[in-house]
Amino acid sequence: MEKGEMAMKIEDGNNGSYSFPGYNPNSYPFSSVFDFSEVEKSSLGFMEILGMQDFNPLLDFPQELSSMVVGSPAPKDPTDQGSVKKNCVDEVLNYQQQQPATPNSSSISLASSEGGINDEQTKTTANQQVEDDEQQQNTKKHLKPKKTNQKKQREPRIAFMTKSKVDHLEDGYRWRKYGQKAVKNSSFPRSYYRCTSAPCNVKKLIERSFNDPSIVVTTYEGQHTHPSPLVMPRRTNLAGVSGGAISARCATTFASSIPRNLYQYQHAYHQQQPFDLNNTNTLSSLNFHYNHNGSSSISRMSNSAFLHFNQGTTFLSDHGLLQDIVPSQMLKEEQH
DNA sequence: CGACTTTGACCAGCGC
DNA sequence: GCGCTGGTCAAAGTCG
Repeated sequence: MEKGEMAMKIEDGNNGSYSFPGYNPNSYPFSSVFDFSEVEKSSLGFMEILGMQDFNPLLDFPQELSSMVVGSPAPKDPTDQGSVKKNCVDEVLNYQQQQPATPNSSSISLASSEGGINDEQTKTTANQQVEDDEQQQNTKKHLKPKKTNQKKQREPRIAFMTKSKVDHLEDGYRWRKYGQKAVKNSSFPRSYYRCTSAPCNVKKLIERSFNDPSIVVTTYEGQHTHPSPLVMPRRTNLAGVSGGAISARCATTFASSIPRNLYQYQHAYHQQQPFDLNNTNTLSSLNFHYNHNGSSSISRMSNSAFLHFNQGTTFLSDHGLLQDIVPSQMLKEEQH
């Protein structure tokens, strides 16, 4: 496992998803996981290091680079950046609409991914009465009936693989663990977290790689509907995490905010020179993978979009974002 | 005492 | 229909 690398995955909300190519607990293929062990030693959180303070994932996602994350195919005409843009956006939209990719699809609503939830919330009074009765009857079972005729629709998911000693990485949001399950073919359990903010429906799953326990796979589902409280963990077992680990928000925002932070970085370190998102040199510096096979993955993923930062890419050598993230010592080791 | 974790049980979806 | 698995619930326990 190389240091200074990060892997990421995007999944749609309807079992159609975008996995890490070939991800499988039994055959872990990645040599690309961001190593946060150094970051964790820092007093700064990952978001602070990245300069992501108030970034709304997905919504703020630059269209040009959203395609990079999702893995849009190359345009027929490389000079037609407009079509590139459209294709890329369309693909993102298709994912979020949880529909089969159609080249010309263009409408989207983030709320659409919550349709199932809304439907569930708009039960008829009669149904509610029935359910209340059932609840009373099932007092001992203490479980709410969740029957719906509609297939449960899921929020889009984004997964990250991070090399970290701690499972739950601090990201500025507050999470409450609500479950833990043993994972098949893995000796490590999967933990389920939910954002503690009342109206916020964001969840995240945390599990460790079967082959490399040092790698934490964090999957985010949904979008925060509130600003980051930026609170420190109360518990001592999270204190180590707060020592600068990344996490939830990191991962939540990282996928969609990489381009933005590239932009910010360029501004900060390159004398405010505009960062040309269409600059092919810059784009080519990202080793991008798009796997339509998705033979194996987390949570029944069929397709995959995978953003992969490699060491030694022009991205890094050009003092890109990763250099800002990866400790200089690590980079020195790279050069040797 | 509030916030959070742990844990076993339950439910729903899926494949066979 | 059955069994497996992922996901969720909520009581009990823990911690500051």
